[in-house]
Amino acid sequence: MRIATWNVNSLKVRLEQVQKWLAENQPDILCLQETKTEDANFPMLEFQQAGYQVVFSGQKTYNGVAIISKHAVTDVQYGLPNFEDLQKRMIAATIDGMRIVCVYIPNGESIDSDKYKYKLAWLAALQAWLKDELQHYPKLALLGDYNIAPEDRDVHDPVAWAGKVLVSEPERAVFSGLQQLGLRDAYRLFEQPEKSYSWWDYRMMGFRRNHGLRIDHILISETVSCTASSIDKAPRKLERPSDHTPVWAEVF
DNA sequence: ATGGCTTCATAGTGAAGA
Repeated sequence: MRIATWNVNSLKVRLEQVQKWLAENQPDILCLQETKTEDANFPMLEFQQAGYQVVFSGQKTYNGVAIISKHAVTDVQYGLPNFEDLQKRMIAATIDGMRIVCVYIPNGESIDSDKYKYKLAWLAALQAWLKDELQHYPKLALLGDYNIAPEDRDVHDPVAWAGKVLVSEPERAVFSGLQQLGLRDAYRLFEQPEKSYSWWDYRMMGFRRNHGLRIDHILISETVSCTASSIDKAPRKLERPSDHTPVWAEVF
């Protein structure tokens, strides 16, 4: 089963790119973040006509997550049950015997901001909830925009980024904590090119200069097998791209 | 260098992203 994640930075703007990517790559499951679309306006038919089911949790302007699936979707969970949140950042469902958790983890702005505190609180709730969720669903995949670059090799300029949001020690500690729950970074299970990133700044020709970060991840539990994982840079080269590009993994 | 781009929003000295 091919599973994937993509922060599309507005589904309305990127719908055609997503449809094309689905047709060309045929994933079984695609998790989307930053749909920026209210549920009433979600383009459900467009995906259904392509043979996909969709579940989504969105809002106007910001955030918003969705799971697009070729297979039956059951037991949908909207938002973290242990964290009151007006921001639509999590949706989970069971698909083909696997618990699929789609997250848009808060950005955090800067380490001295209230948004950073919110990010760490959100992450603590996610970690606590996942520990419990893994008891109920040993076969689990956590896909999304984590807004965390777990290691220096995931950062184009680790010296410039040192200590900043997205790479700070408390954020990386949570990423390690998730790994201690038995979750493995699918991408790092395989030999990968150096300087591999999933996001590049729109400004200053970030993509062309490969000034990026690897902040979109697929973590899989111990009972999930994985045969391949990669970052597909092709959509980032398109006209009017998202600043993130899809990450996928082949699992069973 | 708090800029630089992009989106959604409103008509802001904009907000937020990463």
